[in-house]
Amino acid sequence: MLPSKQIRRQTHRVAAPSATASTREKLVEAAGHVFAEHGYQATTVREIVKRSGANIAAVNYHFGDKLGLYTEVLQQSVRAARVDAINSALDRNAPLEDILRAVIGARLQSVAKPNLPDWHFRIMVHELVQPTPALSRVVNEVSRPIYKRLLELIGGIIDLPPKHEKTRLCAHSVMGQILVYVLAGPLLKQLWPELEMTPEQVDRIAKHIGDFSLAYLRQETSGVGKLPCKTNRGNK
Amino acid sequence: MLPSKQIRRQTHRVAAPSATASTREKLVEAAGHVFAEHGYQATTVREIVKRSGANIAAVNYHFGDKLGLYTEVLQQSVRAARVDAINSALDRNAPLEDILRAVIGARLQSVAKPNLPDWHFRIMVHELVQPTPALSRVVNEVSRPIYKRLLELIGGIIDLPPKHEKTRLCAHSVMGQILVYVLAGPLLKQLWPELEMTPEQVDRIAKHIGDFSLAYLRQETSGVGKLPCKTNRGNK
DNA sequence: TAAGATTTAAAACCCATGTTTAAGACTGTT
DNA sequence: AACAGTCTTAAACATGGGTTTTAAATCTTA
Repeated sequence: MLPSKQIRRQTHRVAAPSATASTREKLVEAAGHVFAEHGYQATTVREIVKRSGANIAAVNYHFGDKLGLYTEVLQQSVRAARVDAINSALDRNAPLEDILRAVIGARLQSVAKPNLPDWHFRIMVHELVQPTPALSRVVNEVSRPIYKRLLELIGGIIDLPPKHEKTRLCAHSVMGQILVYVLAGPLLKQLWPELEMTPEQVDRIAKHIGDFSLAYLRQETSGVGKLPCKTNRGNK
Repeated sequence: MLPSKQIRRQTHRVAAPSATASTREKLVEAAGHVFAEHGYQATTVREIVKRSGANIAAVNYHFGDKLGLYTEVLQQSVRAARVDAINSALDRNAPLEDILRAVIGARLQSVAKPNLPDWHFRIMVHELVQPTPALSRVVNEVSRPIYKRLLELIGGIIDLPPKHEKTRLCAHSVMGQILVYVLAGPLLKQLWPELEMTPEQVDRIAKHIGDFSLAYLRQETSGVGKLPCKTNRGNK
């Protein structure tokens, strides 16, 4: 009955002929958007197939079941993921502060243009609030490396080891400031109707987060005299 | 057929006899927890009634439907909400910086002891990621006042009007730093296994967020000489 | 206690949604 | 053309889960 479900998952010719978008590809594309918007639970496969123009049975034929499709979406997210955007920022050979600003900017960009294949992040947010069964593994694969590099970057700025508690707390502070725009977007919009996520506005926000964070990070840079004046005003 | 659904919602004697927990009360209690954990969509009324020990039909009898129950939960959240915790912190007659720290601490507390009737916040988080139909109204009623007061508080610190863009961005920075622990808790736990949300740890985190934020806020305090030294290091 | 209202209980209903089936269409091969 | 794979399609199936019904139980009031 339930052993070896005999899922007809063909050895799909690796990376597709790329000529015309195959049903399989169209499904993943559509699924990415829908999952990102509604999350796993609230998404119906019927909406996905409707959006992709495919037949209802296609998802089962190609991916076994809904969870299979979702897994594939996540994996593609991980693989081709625009972790690149972050990574390229991190790889740049520049002053650490500039790199931090670049990372913030890169991540915040995805808020402005949510059409773009940047549902990756939004899917992760859904995962945070409502983890799905076998997926925390995949999520982990994409989150951990970025987290690690962020720790290194910030550790570099405040001159502490990456795994030091203070380093982590600072990383969380930066992450949090970005997160609030990614996931509280609709709410903020209500609280602050004039808020429009135009590219310029996003830039201003990114700049603010950079300023806000660096104010503390510079202050904590104990040794190096980046700060001409540093009165230890009772922190710790 | 569908007009005037004749929902048998009795004029439930206002605030219940309080003697033995009525079915109605037990339902709201249980629903709060379940909704907070899974969100509206993923929650089944069967799980709620199972947890509350009530019968499946009870939710329909008392609240009309699932959404009615959810609405009631949100409203109770708003009314009795531990907005008090925040408000009492805000009301305190103390230096603004201390108030800010108190607010941060109060909000962060709810993370440490998630058993307590503090699913309020978690429900709101679910609303952020996946707004439900008629509820943004209720959410709005609880969020807006707090947001407003936070703006006033921070505006007071950096000596700018509450609705100034910079004031808002700073408020969002503070909110974000707290949010990340509320909703990314599970993920952070994976990235940083040693992280234990003990009261002491929460205190440390709260202190960090205060330090982190005040570093910038003090720096931005333009006029008042709270800072003996202030080199304008190229912000804006 | 009888009559009426209110509340609870068990079962049934019904639809949305994930999944499967079985037949048809397309493609390449001999 | 005939065959064998691969893919697509329409329809049906099965079940989870919100809702409704109906009757019994409990409480209220006279």
